[in-house]
Amino acid sequence: MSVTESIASTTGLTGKDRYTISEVAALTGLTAHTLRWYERIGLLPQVDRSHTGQRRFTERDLHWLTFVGKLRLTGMPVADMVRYAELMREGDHTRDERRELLEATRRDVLTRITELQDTLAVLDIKIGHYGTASGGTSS
Amino acid sequence: MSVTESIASTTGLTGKDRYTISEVAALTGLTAHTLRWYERIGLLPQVDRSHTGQRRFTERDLHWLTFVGKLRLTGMPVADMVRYAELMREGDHTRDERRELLEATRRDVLTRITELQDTLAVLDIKIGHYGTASGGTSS
DNA sequence: TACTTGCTTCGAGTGCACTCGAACGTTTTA
DNA sequence: TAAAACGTTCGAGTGCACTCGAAGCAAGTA
Repeated sequence: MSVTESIASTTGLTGKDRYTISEVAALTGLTAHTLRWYERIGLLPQVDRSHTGQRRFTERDLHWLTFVGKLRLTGMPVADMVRYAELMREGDHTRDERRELLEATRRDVLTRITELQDTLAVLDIKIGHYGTASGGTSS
Repeated sequence: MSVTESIASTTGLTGKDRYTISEVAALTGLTAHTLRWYERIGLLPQVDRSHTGQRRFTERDLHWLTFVGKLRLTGMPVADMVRYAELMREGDHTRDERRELLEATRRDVLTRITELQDTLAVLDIKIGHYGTASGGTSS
């Protein structure tokens, strides 16, 4: 639907702010079970509810989930993400700690990128040894 | 000039070729338990033994372990590494498959690097919003 | 009116990669 | 010679991040 399209494009705000759990599941690839679990463990700030108690996710929630998805890719433990989420809920006086946490994460990501580039170099050498069509270069 | 020699010179290894399990554990950071486990599941080609049956690791084993360590960093499943090790044991006729496996891994690594760089960009924006001394440009 | 979707709580199961300990015998080393 | 290191087999435990199912009820939809 248009919902999928708008989020998929640039995660720009569309104005819709009342996504049901199944919509969010479809959008994020997470299961409803996992979404409820995220909320339960505090990884997702309290989600709005309809007047009858059903979850209604906002764009903001979707952005947060996208961010969490990225952090997950870095290998950051869920516990650390929960910590960050908690700090956000605690308000302005936790700004410094939040920034520090993000900066530490940034350093980790940089380290991981370096490790991967290093691995890539080794792979290239090995692949070179197998003599690809381009003719094996030595060493 | 053997391949082993040239590799050794770039990795700081000596010409020693009879490392005990505890030496290898110290060198790699893996436990003796894990090293035996690696051998058991076929992730480590059969290790040489002393005349009394104790393991004697070679430089070659050490290199392999280093390589495995790098692959682990990429998130490659142990099963895939075992597969690659098996192919090496099977001889020359598996060259193509090995190269293909390495190339697929290379593509994965490239993808992961891209994902991490993407995450890094997001982190930089967020950190910028917290107003660091280094002055984030932004949004 | 059906049927689908959602809610809650609870606990168990999964897959991965170790990780550890026991038990007990052999080999190496100080 | 005695302690430390090594060997084997076996099975259980750990930590993480889900993942699933069941039970039973409420709400939304065609």
